[in-house]
Amino acid sequence: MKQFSFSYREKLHLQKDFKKVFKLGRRLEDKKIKILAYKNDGLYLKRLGLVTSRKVGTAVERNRTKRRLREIFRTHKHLLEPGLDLIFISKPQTASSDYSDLKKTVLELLESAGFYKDKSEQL
RNA sequence: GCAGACGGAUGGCAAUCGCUUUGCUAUAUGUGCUUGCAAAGAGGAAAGUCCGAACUUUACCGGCGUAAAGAAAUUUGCGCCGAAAACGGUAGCAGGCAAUUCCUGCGGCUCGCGAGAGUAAAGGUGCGAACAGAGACGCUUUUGCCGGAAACGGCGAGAGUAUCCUCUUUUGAGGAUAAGUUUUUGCGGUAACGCAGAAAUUGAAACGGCUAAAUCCUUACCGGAAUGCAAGGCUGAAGAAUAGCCGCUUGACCGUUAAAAGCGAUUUUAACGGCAGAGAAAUGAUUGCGCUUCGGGAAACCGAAGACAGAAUUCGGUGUAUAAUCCGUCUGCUUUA
RNA sequence: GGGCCCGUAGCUCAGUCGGUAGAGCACCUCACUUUUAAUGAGGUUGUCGUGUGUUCGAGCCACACCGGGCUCA
Repeated sequence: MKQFSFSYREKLHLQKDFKKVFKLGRRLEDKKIKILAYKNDGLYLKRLGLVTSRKVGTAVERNRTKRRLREIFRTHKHLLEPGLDLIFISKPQTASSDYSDLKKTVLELLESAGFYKDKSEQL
């Protein structure tokens, strides 16, 4: 498997999966974004779901926000533990901040929650 | 040169890493929604959903044909069609289009010095606390002034204008001219209508005048109606859930050029080029280059900003938002030759 | 994506052929009471979401915008 790909199987798209993460997942929150995370032991894959309500902005702003968050997940998922289901919930501030700031806050949140692999495993 | 009118165009480029679809390829049932390569991948408004069509379905309406039932009237099924009903739409004339409330040309009125812009439009009845009037919707009640005992008769304003002249104390009366209105004649025009001419412009009036297809009725013309891809069709069979497949993208298609018809919208023919199809929903990130504007700087250069906005069955039209730049045609004024 | 509806006083709502915009609660003033509440009397409150148009006249009719909501698998 390629390191930076993002295929269909890595998307959350069933309501079943979303409900499980909403119910059982850990909540990490910042001014800019809210992250729900659930450790799914049955799977090796790390999967991502996106929630972007109309409060975030117009269709253009919502699409751009989702694409940026997907990009962050794609380029940094190799750092994460396997079997992790994530949901990124956007806020109005998410759309107004630029890509590098957004990347920084997302990675800091995930690191503080301890979802990174051990350094020995990374190698 | 300044000011303005109308119309049109553009809405950066490349590389790398990813994403979606399609084609080819590899592997051969392993997280196969896989591997590799190639091609294509948001707009002028994709938007609002204001119109119109394609396409879909029907316990809808009507007509025709046919089959069955019945003695018959008729009923039911199937097929085809949309002349009539119902319902809806349109309203200056002529044309264009698959179709329209769209587009083109022409005509009326208003605005503008002008290029141009805006706007309305068949007939009838008629609510009414706007107008004037003492009184308003036509007589059911009440009701002005003058004459009269009464019956009854008469009267102002409001629909007949403006200017000038004459007469009259005033009210008012008469005349002329102009405009409008009505009728009518001739000419032009397919027509809407225009141009020119003639005659009338009086009487009566509480039965005043004004006022509705962007709320009523009628007429003429057009369209069967309803339904909107969440329409609709199929597969599958309980670890089924927001399932999968089809519909689903090449068609009344779009663009450029040329020829022909036409004032034009547009049509016909030929050549070339182009055309996304997602589904928790594909266009992003990084870097470099380039353009415009602003700030700093002597310069090299450095920094910042660059609109409105995202396909969801498809297409046509309309009006709404839009940084910056460019182009064309035309009008008025000024200057110079 | 399609279809539909609503914006009227501080709040909840009426306003049905176009003719001076109303109700309840709230609020204000006065009376009663030592005071408050309750009660009684009186009163105020509106660019009818915004704009343009049709009309002699628009909350109502038409169109365009703005905001909010419902519904269809």
